[in-house]
Amino acid sequence: MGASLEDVRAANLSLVLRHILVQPGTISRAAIATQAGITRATVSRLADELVSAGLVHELAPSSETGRGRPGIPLGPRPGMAIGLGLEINISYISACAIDLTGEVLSLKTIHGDFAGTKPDAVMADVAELGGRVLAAAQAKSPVDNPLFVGSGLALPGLVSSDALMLAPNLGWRDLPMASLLGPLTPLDPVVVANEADLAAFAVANPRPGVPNGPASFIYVSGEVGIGAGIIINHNPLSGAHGWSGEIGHICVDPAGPTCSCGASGCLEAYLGLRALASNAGMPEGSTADEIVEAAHRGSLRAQAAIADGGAALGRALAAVVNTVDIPEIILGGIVASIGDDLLPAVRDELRARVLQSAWSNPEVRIAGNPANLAVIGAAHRTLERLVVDPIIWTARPD
Amino acid sequence: MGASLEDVRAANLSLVLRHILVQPGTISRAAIATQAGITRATVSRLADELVSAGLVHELAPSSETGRGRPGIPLGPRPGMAIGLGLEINISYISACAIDLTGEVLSLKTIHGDFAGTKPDAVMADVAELGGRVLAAAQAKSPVDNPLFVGSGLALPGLVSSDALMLAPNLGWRDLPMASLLGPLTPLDPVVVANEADLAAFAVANPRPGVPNGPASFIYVSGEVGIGAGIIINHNPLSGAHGWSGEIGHICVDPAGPTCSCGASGCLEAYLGLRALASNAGMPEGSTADEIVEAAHRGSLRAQAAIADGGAALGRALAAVVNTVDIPEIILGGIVASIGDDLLPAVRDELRARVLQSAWSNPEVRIAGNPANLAVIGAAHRTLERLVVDPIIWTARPD
DNA sequence: ATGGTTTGTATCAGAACAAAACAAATAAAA
DNA sequence: TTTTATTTGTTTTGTTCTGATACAAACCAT
Repeated sequence: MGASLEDVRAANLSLVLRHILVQPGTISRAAIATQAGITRATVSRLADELVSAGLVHELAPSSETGRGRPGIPLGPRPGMAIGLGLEINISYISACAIDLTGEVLSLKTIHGDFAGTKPDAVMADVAELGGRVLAAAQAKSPVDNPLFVGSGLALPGLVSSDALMLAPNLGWRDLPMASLLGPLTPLDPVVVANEADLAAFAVANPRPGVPNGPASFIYVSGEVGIGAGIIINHNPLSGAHGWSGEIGHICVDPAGPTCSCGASGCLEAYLGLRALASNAGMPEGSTADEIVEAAHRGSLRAQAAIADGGAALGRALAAVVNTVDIPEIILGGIVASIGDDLLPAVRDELRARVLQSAWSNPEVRIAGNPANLAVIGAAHRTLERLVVDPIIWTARPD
Repeated sequence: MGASLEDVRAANLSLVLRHILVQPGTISRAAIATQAGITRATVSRLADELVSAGLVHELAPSSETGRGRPGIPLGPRPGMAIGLGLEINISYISACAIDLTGEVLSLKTIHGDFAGTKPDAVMADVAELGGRVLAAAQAKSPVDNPLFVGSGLALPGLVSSDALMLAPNLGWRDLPMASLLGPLTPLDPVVVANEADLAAFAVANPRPGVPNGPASFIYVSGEVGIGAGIIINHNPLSGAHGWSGEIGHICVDPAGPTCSCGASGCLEAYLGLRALASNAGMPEGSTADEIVEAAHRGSLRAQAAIADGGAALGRALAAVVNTVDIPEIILGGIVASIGDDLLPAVRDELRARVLQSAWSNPEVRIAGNPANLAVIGAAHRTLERLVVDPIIWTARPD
């Protein structure tokens, strides 16, 4: 479609808001103008618009002394715009509400075993949980009528825009979006995406609208299944249908064990939680921590299982890096808990197999805070919609 | 940077030009207006600008009869804007000149063995060849003073914006762009990219500025080495440094033969031309066609080599598809010549190993016209710069 | 011929940013 | 203490876009 003058204003409004979010409470209109390359006059007009919409407010002048008239620091108004994140995973469902400052206003998790459950019942539970979290957030917010931006739903599976195709470990399949999201209608609009992709989004955007995280990285997430979210130059790589990052079924050894997907030697057949436990000679249902503990206590089988898993992960990641050229890998989920023991094997494989390794060998590190990353990412994603196009929200009826 | 009114005009100018390029010689100002969602008045102004810059011209009214005043068909002016493509490969160097209509005005190739050559000597040869091709194109052009847009250089290796890191089969390494491109200065500005990426670009854009090809696909290219160019939703996936698509070194079997890169079981160790010949029990230097012929004549070793190569390719591509979610694969280069014999094994592996295969099994097909795709893509890429931002070229001194 | 219809252009109004001038608030200097 | 310099935020004016509207041009059908 053709561009119009309104698009210019929308783009600049978003730009101003972004600059405020990046340096909340410390940046003045004039500073935004110089940093963003717009006139002070224009910034002033746009900033006033954000202020009068309530998204941004003026703070008390900082004591920081300087020459000339001191600027008025701008910052996001706490509790004004609320995004809701929802997550369904194998062993829990959870919901969290976050505002534009990035503060988690409310976060609740219900543990349980959701493998093989009925989608509509679980969705109703999630809707109820989300409603409670939203209510708690609104109650906590200092703002009278907070703006509910919408919700994001993280699922462990292949999600396209019109249906959930497959969530193998939940046992869910071929659910049209409309019926799946039915129970969530009070929380509309809902954005649905893969859990690993949203966790990666959270890493890339430590606060809503602030792409301060690493520019390009692979976030590896996993419990029973292994998935990944890929960010390239601050942009999520979602693929043609939104099904990117399914690294759990990369073939690591064609002579390897049969995977639950039917193929042989998938990464998941080495590093998935069930496979890992079985390879370590431990009872089904063992946790990652128990396996690590067994290895540290001297179990040779556990040590071998972890070493094999690390080599498998390294080989799979080498394929990914050769394919999409990414300089950093962040391990999350259960992979993070085993991480320290996996790292040597992973790094060895990467060094040997990545063509670019002599110039830019990918760094591998363990996520600092893997807990709740996916729900948080889901909430950030809904807020991102506001940051990208604040013009919708600034034109409020009054 | 902030958006200004000029950006709106630039965007719309590009949009109008794109619509003209998509339906050359058949589209009128009014049709562009309705299709692009801009006013007739605005389209008229922008189109006139393109006409007065010489990029577009008005054609004779078509005989196609309709109600009301007939529109004036617009089309790109043949021979006006010329982009130059250059390519260095193992067994040839070539250059081609293309105009905005997509017509190849001149194309010359010099065959030879460029493995282990000296970069500066080869670059000088390429510059000379490019100069001759450009001169021939300018002579052939019906326009008095054609616009030279710039050149694009396709290389078989890892190219970043500041250096050619590695071109294994040329034996080139760590060449800073400045010194590499020195001999090409008369052909500035030069865009450098990987050969497979540019071939994929040519497939995605059958004519300059016309993204009419498949929306998302992987183009597999290969001679001695195997590489790929990946397009997602009409956009090239270039990775963090521009080194994406190095699928030749995806591990296909950790117990497999040692590759020239030092690792074991790389795809290239099965499907690279040298590996294929050796596995087929044929003399070094055999061509792909000779190996196929041997297999058809009944050589079991050749048949096995091809089957193994197909399985290896399928396994590697499955990893790629699981990672980046692409619904179509196009085989080019020598892989295209063996293609018919590879397809069954490739498809089997994909069906078994791609998680999404039940919903969207990637189609595999052989490129229709693999010859010269990379040079053509290089030329298209330089012309793309004009199409994306024609404002630079419409503001000519007069 | 005449009317209807579509195209292309000309004119004007509106919207947004840029440039410049100005008022306000502070620190530094006299 | 007063003055000056400096920086901020706002106001005013000018420029440059697109959109809306009106109109002339060119064709078909009656």
